[in-house]
Amino acid sequence: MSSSIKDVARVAGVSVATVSRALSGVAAVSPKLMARIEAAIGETGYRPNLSARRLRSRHSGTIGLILADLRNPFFTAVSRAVEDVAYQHGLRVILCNTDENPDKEAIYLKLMEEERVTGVIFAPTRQTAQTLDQRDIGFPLVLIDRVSPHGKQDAVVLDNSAASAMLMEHLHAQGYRRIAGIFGNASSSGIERHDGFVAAALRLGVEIQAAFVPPQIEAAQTEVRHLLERSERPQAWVASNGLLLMGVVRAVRAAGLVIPEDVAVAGFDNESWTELVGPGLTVIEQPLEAIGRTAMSILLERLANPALPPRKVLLGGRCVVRGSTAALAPGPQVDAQVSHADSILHQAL
Amino acid sequence: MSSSIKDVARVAGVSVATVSRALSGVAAVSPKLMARIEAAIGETGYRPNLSARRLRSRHSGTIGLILADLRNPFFTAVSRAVEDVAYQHGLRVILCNTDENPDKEAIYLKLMEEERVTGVIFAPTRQTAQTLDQRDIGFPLVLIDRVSPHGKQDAVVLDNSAASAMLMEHLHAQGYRRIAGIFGNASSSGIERHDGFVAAALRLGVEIQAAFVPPQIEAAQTEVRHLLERSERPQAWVASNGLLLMGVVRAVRAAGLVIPEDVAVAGFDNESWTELVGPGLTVIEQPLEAIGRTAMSILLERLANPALPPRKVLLGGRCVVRGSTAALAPGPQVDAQVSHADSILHQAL
DNA sequence: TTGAAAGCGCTAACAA
DNA sequence: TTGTTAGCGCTTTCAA
Repeated sequence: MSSSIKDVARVAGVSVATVSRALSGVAAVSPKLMARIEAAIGETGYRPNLSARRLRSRHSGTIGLILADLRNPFFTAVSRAVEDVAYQHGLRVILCNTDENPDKEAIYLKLMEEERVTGVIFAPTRQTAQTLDQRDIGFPLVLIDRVSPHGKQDAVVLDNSAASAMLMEHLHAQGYRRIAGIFGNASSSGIERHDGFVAAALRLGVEIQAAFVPPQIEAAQTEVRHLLERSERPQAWVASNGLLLMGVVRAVRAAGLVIPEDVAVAGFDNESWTELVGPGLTVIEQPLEAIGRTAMSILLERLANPALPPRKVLLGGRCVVRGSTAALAPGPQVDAQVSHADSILHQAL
Repeated sequence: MSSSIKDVARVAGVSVATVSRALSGVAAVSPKLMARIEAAIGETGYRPNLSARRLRSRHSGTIGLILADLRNPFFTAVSRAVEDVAYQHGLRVILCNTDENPDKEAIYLKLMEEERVTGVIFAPTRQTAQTLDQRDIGFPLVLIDRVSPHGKQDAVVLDNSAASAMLMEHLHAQGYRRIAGIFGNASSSGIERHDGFVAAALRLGVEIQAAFVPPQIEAAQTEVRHLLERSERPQAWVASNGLLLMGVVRAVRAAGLVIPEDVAVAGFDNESWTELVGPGLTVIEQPLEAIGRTAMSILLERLANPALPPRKVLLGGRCVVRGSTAALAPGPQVDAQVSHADSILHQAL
């Protein structure tokens, strides 16, 4: 049985109110009593009971962070930034992993209400995002990586259409004119990246092919394999996130194709492994840290001022060019040395 | 202001006790009242207050999961398994990320006491693990991936020395006789893997070189670069986890060496990217799912029976052989096709 | 600066 | 089967 504030009070010979004050520092306590209380805490091994504290004080000091897939480095990076900022503001974080599963999302959203969290940062599936605008939720909510259809929720996302355009322009400049894209079907990001891809292709006169798949390596791999079997081989593949990118690489390799000689490959998310595959993969790098920190800022501002209109913040990515998108023959072949080095295209916004 | 059980009781025209019973299902409630209560819950938008429930019922229904680094796929995989089992038993999980930082470990351990968690699964740094045996902790604790010096805590880990031996035997069989190893210095696993590496080398008459580094890509990369500059080049490198393995690959590539022609590479953790790098990397695959599930089982058994003596469970890994450890000349060169396929050596325990 | 006392929302005796 | 009541551990008036 763990000891309570009562035990501390008894041992220190003071009232529980004084102990409470000593602990919270909200009101002055005389040095003499302070010392006795500290001694008593040591003696009893007292630990405050957070449930009691939260119940009585009516604020949880906790925010919820509901993410789609912790195996995705994007979300781990964001969670680190969020936890950092939260910690600096004396807030706890409850971290939840939905596996892109709307049922789990519903469960966690309900849990957040029951925990009486102060606010939530959430990367919803498209399905749940749909419902968010017309639902009334018991806490301030900031979306991350994904948006709701009518933009009625605060949100922080990559500037997806600009990023897609960057990628398409780069491929076009390298001489590619027949490009296939594979996009995640679970999130608004996948859609936005697809739309930017299509728009840029139209503008540049590039012939495209696009497929939507669940956000899993295997799904991308299978889809790419099928497309490679069925149709004329595209000159380049684009994948809308790190998971799909890995699936593309696997399928391309399994088909015995060499990157970039047989086919170019590019995608989203500058994960560590992308530089190690073949001549390195050309990718869009997202400002992970900034996304997390911005989401927390928006949430804190919303808490301070609930009347604020909803805000959608777009953060620019950058295009990290590597050997996987070397210039297409008959242009000059990029030599191994140069193609290995990372050259950076900054987004022209 | 959210509504309480009192509001529901008032609207339904029953006592709070009846509402409580209806919610918990612990005692029978007449269908008529049940219906009225359900209607009242809908009408009021009632959500139970978990803080109040935990305070009163004196059990949190929550376990803590304190992990060293969520960027490491090992820990994400384990967390998924743990959450799975926990959920099946109606337990919530608080997930905490220590960044291999003893200060954060102390903070989270304290937090677990304040949350009055039912139990904790913990992957401690070596530094914290040292203190665990002589500390008395307010909850049942199961260690994972890392052990305490005197084995006074329940623990679930890979059979590290057997795994190291497998790796060394494989390299030896492929003809390698001068091998360098790089090991994480933060955890007991790094130590155990080092010790197994050294023991096997001695037994097999292999010349070795070993270094300990912090568990970061950059640390491994730097260390390998220095070793490559300073001394006679080893024929093979071994890395004690996925992070260090990536650092080794980076450094080897930066030195202009080709795997496996110039140097063989092998390591721990069968992460998705390892099959995509060059001819694929030979790795020890840990039974991630089993580690997580076993940890939860041990914890549940400990909760059911606190008097049980501490148990240390070793789970066997398997060696996934890929092209990065092709047989050393003058033996026959493994051709590309064969070296790509994953052949599996099952651990002979 | 300190203490007494009320009560946060809930569960669990106990009584009816 | 239902209601009454006490109280989990804490914070926060209010008075002294």
